[in-house]
Amino acid sequence: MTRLEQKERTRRKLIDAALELSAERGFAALSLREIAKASGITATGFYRHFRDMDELGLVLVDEVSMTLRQLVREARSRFNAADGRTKASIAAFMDYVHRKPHLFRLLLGERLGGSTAFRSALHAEIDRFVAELSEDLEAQAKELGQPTDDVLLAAEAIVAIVFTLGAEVLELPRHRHAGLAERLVREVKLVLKGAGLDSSPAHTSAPVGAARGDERAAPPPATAVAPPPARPRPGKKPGPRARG
Amino acid sequence: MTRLEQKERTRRKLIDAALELSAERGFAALSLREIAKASGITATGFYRHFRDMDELGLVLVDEVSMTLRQLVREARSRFNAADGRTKASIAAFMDYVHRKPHLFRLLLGERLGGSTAFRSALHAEIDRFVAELSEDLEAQAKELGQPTDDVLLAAEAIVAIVFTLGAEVLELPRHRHAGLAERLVREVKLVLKGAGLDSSPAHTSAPVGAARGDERAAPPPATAVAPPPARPRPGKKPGPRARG
DNA sequence: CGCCTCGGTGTACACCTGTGCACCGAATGG
DNA sequence: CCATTCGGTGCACAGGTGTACACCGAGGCG
Repeated sequence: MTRLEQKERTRRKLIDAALELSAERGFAALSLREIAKASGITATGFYRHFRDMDELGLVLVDEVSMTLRQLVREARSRFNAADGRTKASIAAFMDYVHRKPHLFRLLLGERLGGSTAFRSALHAEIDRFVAELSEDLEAQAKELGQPTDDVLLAAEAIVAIVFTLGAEVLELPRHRHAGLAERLVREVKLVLKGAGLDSSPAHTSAPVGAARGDERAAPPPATAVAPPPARPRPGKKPGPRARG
Repeated sequence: MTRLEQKERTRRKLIDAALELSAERGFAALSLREIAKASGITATGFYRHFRDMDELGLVLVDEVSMTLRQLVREARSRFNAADGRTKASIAAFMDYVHRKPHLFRLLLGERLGGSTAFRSALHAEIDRFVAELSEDLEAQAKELGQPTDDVLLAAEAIVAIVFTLGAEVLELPRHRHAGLAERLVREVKLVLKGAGLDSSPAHTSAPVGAARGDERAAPPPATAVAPPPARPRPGKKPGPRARG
C-alpha cells in the first residue's frame, strides 16, 4: 500500500472516530488522546494529521458542509418529478440523515455548543443552505406565476423545521421514522401554503420514508480541505488549554 | 446570615457559574473543578451541593423547564391584547431569551450534545412546550370557527421556527435583534396562515382569549431533582471516568 | 454555656491530558 | 543500493481531573 493511501486511511479513521465519539458527548468534550486511541494510533501520531483539535474541528465542519451541498444536489435531481416535489426533497433529506447521522448530530448539536469559530462556521453553512432553497423556491414560484415576496422567509422557516425534526429522527427508534417524515412533509406544506407557494395536488399515495427506489452509487469522496501539511513536525508552544 | 441562606447562595453561584461557562463550551466540556473555582469554593465543596456533574446537569434542565413554563405563562398573559397576539407572544419569547440567554443556550445546544438522559429531559421539555402552544391554538381556532386539524402540526412547526431563530439571537449583536424578531413574526404567521389559523385583527373585533385565565388540566410538574441531600459526605467509588 | 451540625478547606492520590523529543522502519526516489 | 522521507512509536513532563480523607469554625440548639 502506498504511503499516501495509508496516510489518508488513518486520517479518515481519525475523522470518523471524532464524528462517532462526538455523537455521544459533543465534540467540545473530546480529548485528542481518546480520538487517537479510537483510531488505533498513539496520541503523538495525531499531530501527523492535524495541528490540534481545533483543526480537526474545522475539517469536520467542512465535511458537514460538503454533505449538505450534496444533499441539495440530490434533492434537486429528484425535482424532475414536479409532482410531490416537497415529498421527494424531504425523503432525500431523511435518507441522508440516516446515512450520515453523526454528521448531522454535529451540525445540529454544535451549532450552539462549540467554540465561536465552530459556531459561526456552522451558521454560515446553514445560511448557505437557506439561500439555495430560497433560490429553488423562487424559480419554482416564477414558473408557476406565484408571489415571490415571502420566498426567503419560507426557506428560512422550512430549514428550521426540517433541521429540528431531522434532529429528532436521531433520537427515535427506526419504526417511528416514517411517521415523523410524514409530519415533516405536512408541516413544510403548511409553510409553503402560507407563503402562497402551494404546488402539490394534495394527494398522498405512498409513505415518504420509502423513497429509495433508484439508489445510485454512494456519494463521491469529495475532499475539499487542504491535504495534510508536508511535515508538521509538532510545534506550538505550551499555554493555557481550553479543553484539557 | 443563617446557614440555609448561605448554602442556598453558594448553590446558586454553582448553578450560575455552570450556566455561564456552558455557554461558551457546552456543559459536557466543563469540569467540576472549574465550576467550583468560578463559584469561589474548593472542588471538594462542590459535593456539599451535588453528588456529581450529572446531578448539577439535571438541576440545570429543571431550571430551563421552569423558565420555559414561565415564558408560556407570560405569553398567555399578553393574549388579552387580541390584536397582535402572535407578535406579543414572540415579543415575550425574545424578551426571555434576552433575560436568560445562558438557559436558552443550554436548552438549544444540549438538546443534541449532552448525555442521553440530558437529551431526553430536554426533549420532553420542548414537547411540553409544543403541547401548551397547541392547546392555545386549538382554543383560539374553536372560538373563531377555524379548522383545528393542523393545530398540532402548526404548533410543532412554530416551536421549531421560534427556537431556531431564538438561537440565532444569541449570536447576533443587539442592533440586529429587532429585525430578526420581525422576521420571526412573519414566519410564524406564514405557518398560521397555512394552517388556516390566520387571526388578522382586521375583521376580528371580539376580544380573543381574554376569557379564560385560569388553570386547566396541565401537564404534570417537572421538578424531578431533590433538594440538597441531608449530608452527602462524599461517596461513590472510583471507576472509568466519562468526563475527565 | 457546651455540644453538635455541616458548609467549606487543604492535602493527597491515581489517572488523564496535551505535547516535546528521540527514535524506528518501510515506502520512495535518485 | 543507498540515502531520504515521514507516518507512527514510546517516553517524559507539567499540569488538570475526580474524589477520599481529616480537619476547621461558625450557626444552631439543648
